[in-house]
Amino acid sequence: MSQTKNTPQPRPDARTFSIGELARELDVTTRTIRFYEDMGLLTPRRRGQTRIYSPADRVRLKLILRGKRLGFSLAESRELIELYNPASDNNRGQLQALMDKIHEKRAQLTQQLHDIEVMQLELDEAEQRCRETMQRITHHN
Amino acid sequence: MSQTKNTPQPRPDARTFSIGELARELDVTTRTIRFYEDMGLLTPRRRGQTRIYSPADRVRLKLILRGKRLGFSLAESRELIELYNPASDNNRGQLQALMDKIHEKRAQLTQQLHDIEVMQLELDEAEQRCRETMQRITHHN
DNA sequence: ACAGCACTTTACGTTAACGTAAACTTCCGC
DNA sequence: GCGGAAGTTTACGTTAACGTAAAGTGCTGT
Repeated sequence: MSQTKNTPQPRPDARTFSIGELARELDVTTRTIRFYEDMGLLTPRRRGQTRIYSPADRVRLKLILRGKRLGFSLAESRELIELYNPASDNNRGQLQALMDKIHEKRAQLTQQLHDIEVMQLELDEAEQRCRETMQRITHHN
Repeated sequence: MSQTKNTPQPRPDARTFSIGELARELDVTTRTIRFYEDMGLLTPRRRGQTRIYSPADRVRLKLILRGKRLGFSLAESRELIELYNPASDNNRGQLQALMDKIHEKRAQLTQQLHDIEVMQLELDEAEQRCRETMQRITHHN
């Protein structure tokens, strides 16, 4: 048996993170991470007072930050996380509500996708005009 | 001459909008539009006290709202608008600064594009799991 | 034993982006 | 000439998402 020995890492996912580590890696302040916890978006384990973050906690934090990059509020990011963790409420209407939210979010993403494409085209034009102006300046007739 | 007569619309772009019209069409409040003006993002003509919006003003407003949908701050939207209206400052370093901002914005958009794609995949997975659960419930063995 | 560093809680401060209310003016139809 | 709708200014209020400061805890190297 290759992995049955008493290795320092019984399971490959046993790794944990301090709040400072996560803050540096993901480029946020510790204040921000604690704030997200206050808002109920994170619930790390504790060793005494100190927070211990699991890889899953780290993933949740990354989800929040990705939402932030897309302009989502924390409430919206919370919804997205709940979509990912179906909370095991196997009720019927709940599932339909889930589906509705999924489609709603998808519609929003589609809109953003379109907005981005248009904006990219406009940036292309702006860059083009910019280049032309530089040309006209460098070797002005 | 076909268009030299004193028609009600001398030029095809002579149309104007009231603040209320724009608010209804673009689904914002008049307060919001006035706020954007206070922030220097809009400068409509005036007839007396009353604001008169040109088609160009309307475009600017739509640009702001699109930026908002992408999570941009008003300051960022202002920058984007300035990129589109090069302000005719034909200086050299200014042009390079413009190019830099363009590339910066493009990088940001690229990041958002990537975020959206990943998030769409996750929504697909979530929907799939949701469907399966509904299956298991409707005709439970 | 003690400095130093990372962590903790508590609490008040700040900024952006509006909302909301009050108190006008202007125009339009009747 | 008057009520209502749509416009205006001024000003204070609100919410989200943290920033910042104060004061304390806990380990770690020397």
